[in-house]
Amino acid sequence: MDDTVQERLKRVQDSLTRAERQVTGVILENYPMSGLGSITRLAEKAGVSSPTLARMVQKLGYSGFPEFQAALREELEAQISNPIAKRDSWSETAPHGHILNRFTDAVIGNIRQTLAGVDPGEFDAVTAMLADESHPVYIAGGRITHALSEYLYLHLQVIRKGVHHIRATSNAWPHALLDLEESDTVVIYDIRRYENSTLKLAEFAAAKGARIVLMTDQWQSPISRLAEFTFSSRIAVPSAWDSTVAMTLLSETLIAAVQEAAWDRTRERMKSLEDMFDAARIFRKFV
Amino acid sequence: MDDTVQERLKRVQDSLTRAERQVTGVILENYPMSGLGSITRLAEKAGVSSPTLARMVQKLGYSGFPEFQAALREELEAQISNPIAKRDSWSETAPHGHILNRFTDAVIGNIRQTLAGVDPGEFDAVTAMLADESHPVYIAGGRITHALSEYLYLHLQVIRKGVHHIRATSNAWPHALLDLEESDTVVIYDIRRYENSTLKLAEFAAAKGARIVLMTDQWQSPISRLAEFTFSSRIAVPSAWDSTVAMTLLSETLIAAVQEAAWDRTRERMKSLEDMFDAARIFRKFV
DNA sequence: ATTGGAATGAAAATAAGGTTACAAAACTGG
DNA sequence: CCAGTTTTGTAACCTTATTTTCATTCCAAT
Repeated sequence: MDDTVQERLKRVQDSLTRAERQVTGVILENYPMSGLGSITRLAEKAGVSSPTLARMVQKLGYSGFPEFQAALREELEAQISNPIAKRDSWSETAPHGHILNRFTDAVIGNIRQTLAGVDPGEFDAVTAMLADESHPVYIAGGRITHALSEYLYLHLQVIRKGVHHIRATSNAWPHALLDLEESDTVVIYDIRRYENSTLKLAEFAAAKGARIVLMTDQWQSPISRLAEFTFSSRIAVPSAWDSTVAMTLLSETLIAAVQEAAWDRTRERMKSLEDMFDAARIFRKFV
Repeated sequence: MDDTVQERLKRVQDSLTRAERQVTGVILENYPMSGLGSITRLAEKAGVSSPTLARMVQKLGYSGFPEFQAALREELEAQISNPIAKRDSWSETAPHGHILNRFTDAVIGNIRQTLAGVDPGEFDAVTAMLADESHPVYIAGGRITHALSEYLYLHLQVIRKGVHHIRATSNAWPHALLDLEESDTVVIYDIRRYENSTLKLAEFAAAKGARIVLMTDQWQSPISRLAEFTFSSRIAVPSAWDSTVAMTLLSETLIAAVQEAAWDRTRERMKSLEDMFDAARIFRKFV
């Protein structure tokens, strides 16, 4: 008993009375939107009384008008939802409800929603800020986000000079910010269970006149009040922890954009780095 | 004042409070469907009280919830009647060829291919290995993957005891492996520009009889010869660098799986950790 | 025409939704 | 750490929506 409202209407069509036929006419005329208002309005529109409508949806097999309406909403949702997010089997070989599929599903949704919330203008502005070598960049992360901030630091350091990494969880961070000047850029990662020390760091930076870029979650760290630019990523997944995948994606995209904007310079720096690696025999020559 | 609800939400985003942000999160998560039920249900879903929601829609410029809902319905109708379903870009507001869309496209492809290549049986086996507290776990990462390995370490440490983190790029790693015994688990991250020191570490671990789990890229690190389990992630993106998003996803999924397998134990450890945090006043109470 | 049965709508009863008032909780700035 | 401010939730209230009851109307068969 989980066919669409439209199908049910079709099925019982022949056994309908005059008033009921008026109703189906109105519903199908603008399906399914017209069914989303109140029962009263729909009844008026069809020129019948509300009790007639209430009886009718029960005939259709719904417990009442609200349930009927919920069914309509569900159909509509299925109809407009993005097909890529609905795919529920990423690993074809894993069982249907396997965590590989459940988790990936959630993460793809997070990515989609995160991207939908990014303002391209802000993104480009931040790209330009990070590409501008005339102002140093400080990158800070908290307990969970330290790893992510280190990742951004590592790459940005190859692209340009004047990049610094701060561990906001350590109370040694004031040392690291000693040289901070007005208009310097500070990128701060802060996701929920927002840490006091990270906030303090942001306040200090703001007081010094630094321009703050905040990478946070959908609930937004309190630092957003101090930040010139705020990017929020979706982090909720079926787990006791949050997911930083969407945030990683945003960070990597930022890296790619900055690299693109500063490619001439970057190429030089990468070359020097390679030479140093070669001299130190860090990598294997082949394989 | 006849812009969409979404636009209004975006405009006031910065001046929103915690509860209100929770609400916008839920609304945007499944926009605009989630707003079509009753105010009560939406409030419950967002974890706030219905008055908060009522006040909020008034802030947005609607006379009350019904008017707000009517606006949503109108938008939905306009969206549905529009035959061109423009769903080919991730950031609707960014130009078609913007790096936000190009990069995300590539990453989604990476995720799909990575998941398709994971053997659920191996995944479950590794989950069990990592959940088994009778054998210590050592986690190592290279230059680029250090951040990722630290992330796995951080979470696994909360889940179980006997987790160690090694920086393969440092030549101090032999110290860290002094206590390594036969049948201990070693998780190694190694992506292209495979590093000599990481290979050496793997060889040492293999010689000691450790069981090696390798997280590598699609071209596979030479360590795969030594590893009992190998997971390869796609990492290529339109950039001079590689993307670790798929690898992050796989790592997080592993964390979630291990946590699920060892939930009783994990809950205890998390509780202790929370108590310590509370005592140290690391986090803010709210917001 | 008359009667029985189904269909319908008016009105009342009930339930749910939405709003307001107020007190508690949390944050802010000293 | 404390007073003042803001935010939030609880409880009571009012409003609207939905369902039930019941009298009326309509229709078909005698």
